[in-house]
Amino acid sequence: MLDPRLLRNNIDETAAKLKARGFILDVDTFKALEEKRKTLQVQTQELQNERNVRSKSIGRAKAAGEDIQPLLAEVDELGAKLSAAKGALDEVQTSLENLYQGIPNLPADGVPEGKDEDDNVEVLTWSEPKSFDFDVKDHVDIAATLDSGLDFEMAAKLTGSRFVVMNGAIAKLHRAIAQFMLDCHTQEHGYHEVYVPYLVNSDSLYGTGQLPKFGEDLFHTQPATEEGQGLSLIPTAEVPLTNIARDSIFNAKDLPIKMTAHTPCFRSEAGSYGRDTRGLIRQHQFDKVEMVQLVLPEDSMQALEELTGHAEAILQKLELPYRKVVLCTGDMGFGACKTYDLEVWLPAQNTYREISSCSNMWDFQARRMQARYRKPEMKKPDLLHTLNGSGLAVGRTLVAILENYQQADGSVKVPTALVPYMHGVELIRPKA
RNA sequence: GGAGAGGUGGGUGAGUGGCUGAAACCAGUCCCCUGCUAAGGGACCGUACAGUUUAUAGCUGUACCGAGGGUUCGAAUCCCUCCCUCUCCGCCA
Repeated sequence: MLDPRLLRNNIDETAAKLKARGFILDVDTFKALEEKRKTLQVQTQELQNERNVRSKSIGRAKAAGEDIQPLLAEVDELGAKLSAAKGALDEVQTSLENLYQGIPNLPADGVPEGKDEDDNVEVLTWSEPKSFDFDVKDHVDIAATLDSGLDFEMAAKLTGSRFVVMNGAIAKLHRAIAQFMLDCHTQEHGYHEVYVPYLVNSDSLYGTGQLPKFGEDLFHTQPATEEGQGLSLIPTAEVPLTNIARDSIFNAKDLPIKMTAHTPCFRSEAGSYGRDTRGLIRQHQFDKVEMVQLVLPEDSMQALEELTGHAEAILQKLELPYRKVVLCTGDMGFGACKTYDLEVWLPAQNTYREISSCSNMWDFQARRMQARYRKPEMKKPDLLHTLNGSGLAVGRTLVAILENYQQADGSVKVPTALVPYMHGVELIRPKA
């Protein structure tokens, strides 16, 4: 959520920034609602004040043994007026609330302006795409020769499309990748390992911004009622990790807080029918190691650089060629003010594909969550900043390894960094 | 799942319809006194929102005692629903 003051005091400038990311703010509607809210709120509060004053005088009169009937008669009308005012105010506030909830974060200064992913700007490339002296296969075909390592037919039988069953060495490699990432972040990058629920309530989803706008991207255990009851499967560990800070006030000296978790992620992928239907690239369920940071506002931009570096470190240790792009205003996620995507080289697709997305959410989530910090000299607590990034998507890392480490004979080399996690296995051979 | 007991400010914990936004104690901040190994006195000490304002200062008001409804002139206090915690029983990995 944006700071309401930005909209009240600087609406034109704010609307211009939102336009840069493709969001058209209905300024007239907002102004009209805001005007109405002001009037009604003042009116309601005045009525409440009157009621409170009179009620107190009734109390005093009663205690003094006086006749309270005349006073009661006086107050009679007040109730009806008050509830009418309250009702009208509620309505306006709900409309305003809905409007606020639907507004994305403002892009940070320096984020390139653009419409969609074609306008993203490459920051760097790391290593060269490998050249192969044989026809490269994609991960689906590679895995097919490795003892049915990836079994999409079985998953379709068990569940449906966009799921996978992994077997044998591939399943183990998948596990090894996640363990390796988690160890790297906890031992080398200073993250605190956390195990979190995979089902969350609607408060948490509001907190990180999935609700109210993006509910259709999630799997819900029951239809979300008006009350928002019913748990939902997490689309990313960002949700539970970040919401740890919800409704909390931290001591500034305890920040930054850096957390990491390995969880499955569940996404309905509504609206992506027909895209990436082959293989592991786009699944309803995939594993991810997530990093989340809670930081002081003045540190968040630097923290984004570091957090992105932590994700890059994984790719570098795995010796996977990648490039880093900064997302343009039009391609950023709802709550982000600046995002770096890391894209790994996939030889079979002859292109870079997203494997990590690292974002500074500024105070956008913190405001929704009321996640704050306090310095000793501060009179009032202030909103902290939240960041999150994949470090990395495990399934896509598996894809990248299979494709980049494939050999002419159909075998797949295990990246050196993963050999200990594979208990010494250096090569995954095709079935005999 | 069954039975019972609870959820109050940073912590402990009073408060069963009106002068309680909330006693007391602890922790914390500031000031004073004293002077020698530790103590005494005093003040302050929740959050959000709105109005006013150059101000996220001050002032005024409103709301908040797990959440949401209800009763009432008036609710932390009474009623209903839900959530959570604890104890016992059942079940279970």
